Amino acid sequence: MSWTEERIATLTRMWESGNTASQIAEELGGISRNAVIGKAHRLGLKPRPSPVKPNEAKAAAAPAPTPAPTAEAPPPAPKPATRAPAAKTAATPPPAPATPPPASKPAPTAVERPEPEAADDAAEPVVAATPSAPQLRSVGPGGFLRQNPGENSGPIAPAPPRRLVPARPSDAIAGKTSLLDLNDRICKWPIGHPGEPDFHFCGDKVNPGFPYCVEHCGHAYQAQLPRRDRRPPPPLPYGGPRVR
DNA sequence: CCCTGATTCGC
DNA sequence: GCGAATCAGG
Repeated sequence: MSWTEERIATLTRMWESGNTASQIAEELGGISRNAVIGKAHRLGLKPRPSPVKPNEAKAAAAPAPTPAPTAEAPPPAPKPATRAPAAKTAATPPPAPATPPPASKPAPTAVERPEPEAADDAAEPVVAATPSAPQLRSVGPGGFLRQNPGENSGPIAPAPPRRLVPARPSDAIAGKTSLLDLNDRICKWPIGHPGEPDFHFCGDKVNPGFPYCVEHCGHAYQAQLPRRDRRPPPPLPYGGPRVR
């Protein structure tokens, strides 16, 4: 396999989109994860969150592990230089994707505790003043601002107190299962989206032991496909693959 | 163990 | 330039 323009483009796009080297290698096919990483580095598109830290404690305290240097510095242990013959990877014919339409619905967030506790607190939302001191910082490839050495983002300002307002069922959900109607026996599968006037819940009798009815259990619980059979769900930004 | 990216180095 | 082997952290 050679790095054609198109394969490099795919590599670059997927790499910058956050795909892992394994995923990219799998997508390109007939190539290893190492090849992807190697190529990515040669292309100069390194900056990825690496699980391995470059050990920052070395620059500051270098002399610590260094004993008094003897007149004759013993050379570091040489490398074995013995390389086992590369075992030819079993030929992997391109597996048929066989990816049916992505009919998977995201599991709805469990909505519990329908407590319309309308605390009448008059607490004003206290917004923590964030003094923004101008600082020099470099800009990363993704446009993010790098932290300066030793800099800490500081504590995240606590969420301002929210005033709880009793849900006022709109006319659109008259007769429908609203948040207030939820209990252990009825299906909590959301119909529509929160914020929409007709947002409500399924309300059927639950599949015993589950928060949803039998039908919606079928949506909520699906067999996890092996990693290699999954398609990367996030649609690629950066223009993505040509859809035309 | 699995995963990840980084690096090395023979080719 | 390429990528397997190896390393090292999570």
